[in-house]
Amino acid sequence: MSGLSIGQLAAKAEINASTLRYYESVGLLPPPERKNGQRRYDEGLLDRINFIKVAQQTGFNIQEITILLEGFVPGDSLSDRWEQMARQKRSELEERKKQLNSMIQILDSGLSCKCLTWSECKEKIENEGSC
Amino acid sequence: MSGLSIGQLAAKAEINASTLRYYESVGLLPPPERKNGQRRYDEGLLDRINFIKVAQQTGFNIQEITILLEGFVPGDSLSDRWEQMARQKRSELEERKKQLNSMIQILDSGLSCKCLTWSECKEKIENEGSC
DNA sequence: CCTTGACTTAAAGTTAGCTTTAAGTTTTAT
DNA sequence: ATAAAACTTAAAGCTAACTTTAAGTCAAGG
Repeated sequence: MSGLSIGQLAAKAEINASTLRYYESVGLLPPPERKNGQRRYDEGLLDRINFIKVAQQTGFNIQEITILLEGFVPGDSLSDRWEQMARQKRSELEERKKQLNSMIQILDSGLSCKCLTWSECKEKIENEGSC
Repeated sequence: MSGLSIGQLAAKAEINASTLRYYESVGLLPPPERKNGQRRYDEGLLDRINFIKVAQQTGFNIQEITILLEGFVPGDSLSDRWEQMARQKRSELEERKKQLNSMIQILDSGLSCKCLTWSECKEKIENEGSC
């Protein structure tokens, strides 16, 4: 047997088979070969699927991920919309990273500082490194 | 006039007035005083609202934010569920931070490396610091 | 041969987190 | 005094990203 069935790929990727069909329908995944009408996948797709997961977790929506993935088409140079999206997204992600750091410190401190407000806590963290 | 109307607070917080009502309905915001049936808010609430925004951006859902906010009730010590949530969330946020860093590097590199897969790119970044 | 389980499509249903609508009351500005 | 703007509630509507359902086809084991 050459290639994985949709169920087998889904199991390996730890997602629902119907999610795979959905991704195909919205263009996130290329239409695979068929054998007797049934989809056959190459195991290499796991990599793409995992990338999709990370992209989602870092704040890309499905439309943005389809653009992002254009960057992995061998031989193609990056499209204008790829570069534009990348520039915009980069600053969003930097902002999110800052927020993440503040939030981690707040969780770490267990609010031992007894600050009454978020801004008080945040400022202390920024000036004194912890709270 | 003492206190802000819902519209005024909404404007300052740059969110929809109906979002404020919604937050109240799900317990994210305390029921404010009323004047002739209309809500009157203290400007200090802005701080809480901004914290809610950051919490959302860093991956807390509304239920989790309500727990998180228990930490800002003056006089109360942290509840068990606060500490449990904090522990669990902390590791989630650390993971997200790593993903964020990889993703930022990928955007930065503009895929100049011409990696064909996400894992190839990620590995290169981890070993060589860039791609 | 027949049953069982995995596959197929198209369409409807689900959840979170709002947002809009409808129908009515209050406040504010002229 | 009155018209427009802002408020009230309850309920319906919206969007993204799936997930489930219905009705049917295909393939492997006993």
